This record gives sequence, C-alpha cells and structure tokens, in this order.
Amino acid sequence: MSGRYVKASQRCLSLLDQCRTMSQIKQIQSHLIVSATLSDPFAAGKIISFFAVSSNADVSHVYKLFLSLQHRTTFIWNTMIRVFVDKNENATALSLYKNMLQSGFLPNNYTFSFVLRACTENSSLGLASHAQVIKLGWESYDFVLNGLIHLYANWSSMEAARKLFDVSTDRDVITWTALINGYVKSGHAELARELFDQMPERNAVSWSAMITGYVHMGMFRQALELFNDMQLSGLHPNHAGMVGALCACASLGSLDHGRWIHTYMDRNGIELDRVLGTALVDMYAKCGCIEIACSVFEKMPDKDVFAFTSLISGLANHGRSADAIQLFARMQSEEVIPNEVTFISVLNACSRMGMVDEGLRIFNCMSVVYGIEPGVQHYGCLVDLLGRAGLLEEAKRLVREMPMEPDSYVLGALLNSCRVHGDVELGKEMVESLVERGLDHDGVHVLLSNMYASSNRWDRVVKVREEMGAKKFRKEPGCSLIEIGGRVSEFVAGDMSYLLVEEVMLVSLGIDNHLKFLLLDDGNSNSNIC
DNA sequence: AGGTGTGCCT
Repeated sequence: MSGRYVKASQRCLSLLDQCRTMSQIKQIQSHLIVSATLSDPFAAGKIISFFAVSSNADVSHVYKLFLSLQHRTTFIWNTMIRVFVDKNENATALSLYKNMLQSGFLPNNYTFSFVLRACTENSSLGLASHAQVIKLGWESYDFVLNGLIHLYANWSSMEAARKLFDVSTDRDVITWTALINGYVKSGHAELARELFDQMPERNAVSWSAMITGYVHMGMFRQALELFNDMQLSGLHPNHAGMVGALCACASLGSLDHGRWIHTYMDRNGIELDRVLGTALVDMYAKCGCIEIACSVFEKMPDKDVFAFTSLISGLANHGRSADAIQLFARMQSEEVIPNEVTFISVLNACSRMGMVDEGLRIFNCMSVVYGIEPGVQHYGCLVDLLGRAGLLEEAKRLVREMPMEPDSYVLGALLNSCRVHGDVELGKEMVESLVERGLDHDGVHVLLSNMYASSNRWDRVVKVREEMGAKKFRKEPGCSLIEIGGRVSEFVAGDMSYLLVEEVMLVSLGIDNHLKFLLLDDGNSNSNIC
C-alpha cells in the first residue's frame, strides 16, 4: 500500500468516527472507493463494523460492499457474520460462515461468539459448531464456553449445559445467568432460584433474568418480590427487569406496583420505547385503567404492531369493541402491519359486539390483504362470532368446511352458542364427537353441564358431573385477582375463606339483581349475558 | 499500528 493511500485512508477513518447518519457513511464510503482506499482491508473493516453497530443498518448495502472487497480478513468475515446474526438472519450468517471456511479462513474465538448465537434455533448445526469449537481448541475459552452453555440451555438440554458449567474454571456472572435461564426455560423454578441465590455476584441482567423467568413460569408474586429485593440490594432496575415486573403486575392486577414503575420511569427520564411502552399499556389495560392505557399509547413515539395489538385487545376486553375496531383502522392507516395476534383481538371485538359482516370482512382481508393464513384460533373466533349472533347453521358449516381439524376451542365456541341459543341436541352430539376424538378438556364438560342446567334438565347435569368425576376431570377453579390498598387478593371460585366474604357475596348478589333487572327491562332476554 | 464478542425484554 502506498503512502498516498494510507494518508487518504486515515483521513476518511477519522471522519468516520464523527459520522452519525447512514448517508454520511455512504458518502465517506464512495470517497473511499474513488480513492481506492477500500483495497485497504483495515479501512474496509472499519466501514463494515460501522454498519454492524448501527441499529438501522442496511444489510443488503453492506453485503454488497463485502462482496466487492478484494481482500478480506478474519475480522471482516466475523463482522459480516455478526451483521446477519444481529438482523436475525441466522441461515445467511451460517452460510457465510461456511463460505469463510471454504475460503481458507480459520474461525477464531470471536467468530464462534457470533456463530453460536446463529445456531440457537438449529440444534444440529449447533452440535456441528460445538464440534468445530472443540477441534480448534476454543472450548475452554470463557466467551465461547458461555456461548455454548447458552446454546444448550436454550434448547433445554440441561445435562449438557450443566456439564459445561461444571467444568468451567472461569465462571462469571454471564455463565451463571445462562444456566439459570436454561432451568427457567425447562420449568425448573427451584433449581433456577437455588443457582440465583448461590451465584457469587449478581448484576441487573441476572436479576431481570430471574424476574422474567418467574414471569414465564407464571410465578408472578415471586417475580414482584424479586423486583423489590433487587432495589433493596441497591441495584437500579433495568429495562428488561421493568418489563418483566410490569408483566407480573398485569397478570396480578397489581395496579399500585405498576404505577410505581411508571412513576419511576418518569422520574428517571426512562424513554417510553416500544417494549416498555407496550408493557405499560398492557399493564394499565389489564388492571382496569383503559383510559390511562390509551394515554400511554398516545405518548409512545414509535408504535409498532405489539403496541396496537395490546391496546386493541385491551379495548375489546373492556367492552369497547367499536373503539377497538377504530384503532385497528387507524393502525392500517398508519401502515403498521397487523399480525395473527392482532386479528384474534379484532375478531374477538367483532364477536362481542355482534358485528358479523365486519368480522367476516376482516377475516377475509387477513389472507387477501396481509397474506396471513387463518389458523385454528381465527376459525375459533369466527365460529364464536357466528354462534353468538345466533347463526348456528353458518357456524356449523364453517366447522365442517374449515381447512384444519377443529380443536376443542372451536367446538367449545360452537357448543357455547348451542347453549346460549338452546340447541341442546346439537350440543350433545358435539360433545359426543369431542369425547370420541379425545378433545374433551374439562371446559367442554362444564359447558355441557351448564347447557343442560339452562334448559332445566337437572338429571343430565348430575350425570355429566358424575362422568367428570369418574374421568378425574377437575376444572381449574375460576380465579380473579384484585388489588386493594396495595395488597393483591385472590378470589377463587368456591373458596369462602377470604375476609369480608359476606360483604363480597352481598355486592355480587346486588350486581346479579341489577343485571336481571336490566335483562327483563330489555325485553330480549338471555342472548348476551351468560 | 490499528478495531469485533457471551446472559435478561411485549
């Protein structure tokens, strides 16, 4: 390389350090091409790594640049693989790795930290990579070993993960956290917690791993307790920890805790990004504060499909179907692409409001406009929509003609509409076919029994209950959580042990009477509330 | 001569 190139290269690289936008980088890059500086692998590597760290990297652009290079280094290969892994294009990353080997480059410890991440969904390639790691002698290198433990833990292959953990002589907080995460994924709450208590050093990431671990395992109280312990230990909650805690608040109905986190965010100037914003919207909606959920949503600068879907389903759950449908329209006008979960929420909203035509239209646009093939859950919503509206024949036809086997929830929706509209015979027929095919979860039997009850056939009710007892079905008791004065109380159907039981019963009787009065007043009887 | 990475997030 001549002195002239080196000088040009140095000038450009110092300019690069000040670059902030993609167009600035592209300008420098074209300058480098003109001055032939890109034939300097160091300069080229610097450019590519700039793309690698920028979050809005244009992958196809940087890949073209990579392909145009005459001379590549291990660093350049590593960085290019990293770009694809960061963009979740794992297959491309791995085929690039293969090309790297074919071009005669040896992977180093850095290569493996990217390659192992690319293997999280593909265990056979992961095993092959592990073999390579061993062959090249990187297995006991801390970063690589941590990557391997994470890999096995991620597949819930806890024996292998544990073995690697046990042989590790150089465990750090990441090694421990990776293993804890594996026990969480495989549902071993106690083992995970034991490790968490044992680990010599904890940071915000390990705390939030355990907190979100509890959330994933449905242990919401433990999650919130740990979130409190974290602050008592003097650590500030990080982004993921707050998201996990908010999720626990949403499930527990713990509005006070959720509000506390919101206030904490405001006071500390924590940005309302997509993930945290959605977690807040979800928490407020599930804790009954749909208005606050709406206002948080409006404050989010960057609303993605998850944010919209959260609020749509929140509105639907609050009986505000019209607002839910309107939000869905707004989502489309803002060019946010709905996903399959969005459609479940929207169809639910239609179903509750009896909007049959709108529901059918939306169901059709799912595949026609968005290329999302309706799944069994969407058919379930549609059956529910038709059934609730009293269109039993159409609902039955849909169940017959749907392209996949109806699951117990689809049939449950049909059964429910049989009950509501008094078609006891069809209901009975359906339950028999469900039993035959082994799709009779406890809810199906409860529906059948309720159906007989509402047509006053008490002998049949007793019979179904007896059958359930014989089959050892036990319906999970209905349960709801409510927070009063900072304390979460749990109400389980059939449980009379809580304080103030009499007052609660009186209030609920009052509500019942009020509803009955409304129904009688309304004249068209029992079609909607049951 | 000079730069890369691992664990938690709706």
